[in-house]
Amino acid sequence: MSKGLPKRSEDYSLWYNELVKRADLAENSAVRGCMVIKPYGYSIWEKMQAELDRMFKETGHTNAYFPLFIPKSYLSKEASHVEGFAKECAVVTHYRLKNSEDGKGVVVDPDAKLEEELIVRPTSETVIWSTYKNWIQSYRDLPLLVNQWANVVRWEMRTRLFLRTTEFLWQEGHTAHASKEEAIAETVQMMNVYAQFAEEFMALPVVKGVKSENERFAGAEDTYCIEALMQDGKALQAGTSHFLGQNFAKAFDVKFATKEGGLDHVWGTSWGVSTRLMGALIMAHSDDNGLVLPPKLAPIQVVIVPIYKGEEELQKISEKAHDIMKQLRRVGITVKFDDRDTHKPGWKFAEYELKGVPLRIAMGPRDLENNTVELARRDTLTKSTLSLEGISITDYILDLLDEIQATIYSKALNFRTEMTSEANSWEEFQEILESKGGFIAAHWDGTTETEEKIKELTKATIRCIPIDAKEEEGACILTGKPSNKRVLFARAY
RNA sequence: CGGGGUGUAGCGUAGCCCGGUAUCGCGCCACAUUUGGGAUGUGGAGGUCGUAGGUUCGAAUCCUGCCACCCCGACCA
Repeated sequence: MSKGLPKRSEDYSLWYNELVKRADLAENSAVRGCMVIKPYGYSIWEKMQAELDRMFKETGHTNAYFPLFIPKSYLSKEASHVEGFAKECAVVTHYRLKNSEDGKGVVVDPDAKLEEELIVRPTSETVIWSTYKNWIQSYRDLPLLVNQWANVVRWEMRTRLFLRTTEFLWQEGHTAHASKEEAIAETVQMMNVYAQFAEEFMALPVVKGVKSENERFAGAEDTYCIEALMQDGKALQAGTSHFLGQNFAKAFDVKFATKEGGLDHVWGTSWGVSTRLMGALIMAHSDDNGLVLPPKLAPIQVVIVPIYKGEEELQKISEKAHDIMKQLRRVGITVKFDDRDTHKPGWKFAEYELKGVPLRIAMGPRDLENNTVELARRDTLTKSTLSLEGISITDYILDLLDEIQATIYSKALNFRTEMTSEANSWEEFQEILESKGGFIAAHWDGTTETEEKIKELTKATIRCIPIDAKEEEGACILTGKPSNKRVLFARAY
């Protein structure tokens, strides 16, 4: 293994790919486009899941599980939904294999053809709404607030670890409501939950917004989203929340008796975040030394590395390390004491930097003598000596972890602020896109034609119409037609 | 799915043009000396050369199919 990681400045995507592999997050599998999420990477995902799951439950949702397979006919019930997903569905046509004639392997048994072919879910709206039809009769059954943690398959042309894989893990919330207003409120609420999660836990500042018609989910009336900016100046959609109107209710005939005695179709929402968040986390904070993880999602928050000569010294250091470890664990900090004698301290330092452990404590004979430890922060790569004389190490480290979390966030926020520009002419727009990248707030005439033309000319797309966009008279950067607010453009993942 | 590139030990590679049984580094194993930023020495193990076929006395090397990965496009969370 060569030591250094590729530099971000030299080859950003190579840096990303190498980092994912070297930090033991994931690797490619035998199946094209599918990845193996390795234990260390999966631990981070589990932390994300745990927090999101808690937030979903706090907002009244419960988990359920719907099947992986969907009858092919279901997909076509909602017109724009088919159009959006048909091109990337894996299809199950047979249910049995048999030994091949030449005895060398197995072949699909032609006699085992399915009457109706099944698709592997690219998303679950169709199965779920066909089920909801049976669950909902009256306004008393509403709202129905369900989430599921699942894997889905979308047969993508080009894949990248975490950012776009053929199979990915996600959560999909599917809710049904008695009124349009309530459904919209739910959609907005979940966007806010995602934004809060991104900012508080991933230390990732996001822009909340609404998608243009062009970028909207297949089958939705409106798609709300959170958009983040990566270090190479490209945007990444980190989560989406859809107001489905009555589209799926109509497609699957889900009606309810209203309080007033009428019969009406229910109003739906769906919302999801996926293992793509892992990609966002990596690309937003990490550096040329490796991963930088915010303490709130780090599988190991603190690592203790002993520095010693001989068994006796290790004994003494271990004793103290175990004592510190016990104290830290008592207040909920995840600590690892790496007393392996198979690697030298310097090797371990580099290793934990690669893996993004937020805080490293080194303890050697000098520290024992002086009652100190050496602290090294991953986010700033700074080292300091901490005297343990008369302080509470748990308080100190809890505070420090909070500070690291805050520092990582503000660094990302500063970067985004710097990388967000306004463009007031077509020339300026192109110039910023080429020289700097990042988000560009610009006026747009609101038409799909203009949006597509801009995409064709510059590869930049409308990431969102920010929720907090100010009313402001202006002229579309491409057509010069009137516009009343700026939208956010960027080249995106 | 189109265009380009790559595939040789766990990882990174040389060899391929010009065919003769595979080079080097890291890692791994053993022992010794080491341990406050990826230790050093000595000895050792490890290879269906992506895969299937073809040409040839002989293929990592030439030809064909397939698979995977990377880059650039079209598509997308």
